[in-house]
Amino acid sequence: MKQTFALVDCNNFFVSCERVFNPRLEGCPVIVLSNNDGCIIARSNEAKALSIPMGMPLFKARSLIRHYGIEVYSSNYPLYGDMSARVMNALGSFTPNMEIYSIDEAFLGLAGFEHRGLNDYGHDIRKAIKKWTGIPVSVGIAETKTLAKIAGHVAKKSVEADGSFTITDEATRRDILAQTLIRDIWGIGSRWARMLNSQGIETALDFHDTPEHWVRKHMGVTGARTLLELKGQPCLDLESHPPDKKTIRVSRSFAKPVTTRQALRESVAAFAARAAEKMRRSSLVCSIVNVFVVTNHFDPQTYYRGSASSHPPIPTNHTPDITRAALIAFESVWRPGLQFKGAGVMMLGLIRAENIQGQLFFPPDTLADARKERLMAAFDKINTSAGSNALRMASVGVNERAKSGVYTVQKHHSPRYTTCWSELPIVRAEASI
DNA sequence: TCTGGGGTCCTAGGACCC
DNA sequence: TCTGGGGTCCTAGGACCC
Repeated sequence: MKQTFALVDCNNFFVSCERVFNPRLEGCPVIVLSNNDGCIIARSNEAKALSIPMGMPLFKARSLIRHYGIEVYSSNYPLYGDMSARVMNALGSFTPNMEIYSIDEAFLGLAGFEHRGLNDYGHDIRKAIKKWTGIPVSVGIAETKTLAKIAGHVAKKSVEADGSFTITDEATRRDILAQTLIRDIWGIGSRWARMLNSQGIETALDFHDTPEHWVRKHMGVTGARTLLELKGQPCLDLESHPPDKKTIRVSRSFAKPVTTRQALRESVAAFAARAAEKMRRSSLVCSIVNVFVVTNHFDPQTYYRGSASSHPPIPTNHTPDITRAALIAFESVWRPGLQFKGAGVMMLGLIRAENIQGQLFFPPDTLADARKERLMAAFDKINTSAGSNALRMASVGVNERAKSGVYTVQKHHSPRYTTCWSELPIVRAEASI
């Protein structure tokens, strides 16, 4: 059967989340910053129009911000995560087949919905999501995911499309591809774009008309798949049930360089605890714990990256075991006298907790294992209700800074409107006489 | 001068995504 | 002075196996 995919993409998602609770921001240039208020990671259309690029470091944008009175927000992930869940929930009512692709995007399987008029359905979705959640979205519909992405672009940019665009026939497809730059094709990043441009391939249509064997040779199977998808031949399926993660990572850049062994060790312990929590939430255990520490990579002269792994005796997601493994690895990467700018832990060799293999030399101690499990369940429960990090391992340290995550600076934070009782928005009714 | 023919697993690096 | 935090897949090369 012919496939049909819709890509639903939230417009300027983080900015839109801020606007839902702060309508004053409507029509103003707004930007949202990365962790530590380092880079610009989301921009409203007004900010884009002032040519503020994605990823620009805040300090480089200061004068623009002052000059145009741009509104600046630190990222508020509890809010964005909750708003995302609302949007995804609402989308679920439009089709049984859906893949949540990222915090602000989902693919919908719309095969069999043709009788409703696909583009009208796109508009219905758009209106409903705006009404139910306050978040504006665009909808792109086509025979493959890659084409749906391009249709989504058109939906967002074109005034006539008004938020929903469908690529129906061959002629429309060629027409749209001719207007799409290489760089704007999903799956083609800056490196390949440069390589293709150097071959005189400028638009998506040029690429579409490139011989498959050439693409296969220079861009591998990944490039060849993108090519076929552009031709309307689906190579990427809808993944309704996301496969288990293969790695879990927790890492941060530090607002100020960390120079003491104690402080760096405490961050690593904090990351390890957070990673163990993430594993428990997905019922995964890991067999390799990797720790890395880095100095400032913008200074190649002094750049240092240390990375080491340690294997817990049996795969686990028990915080004390993970922390222990992480701290063993930490010992081999620590170097005195350096200015550390970031660190992280990676959980590798993830498997589902119920699939742990028996060990010849470590026979299972079911009683002890059950106790560990109950301990962690209690641990998670307390941290859920009392605030994350309320309960923590001593190795994380007892300073206040350890409680709130590690050394983050967030000067422009909006309230956690939807996930924290004390920060709920307050509606004041005014009586008119 | 001559040096098998497969396989698997792991790691590092390069590309991509949001 | 100040530069995010996650993920994925593919490929090549080396170690090791029979």
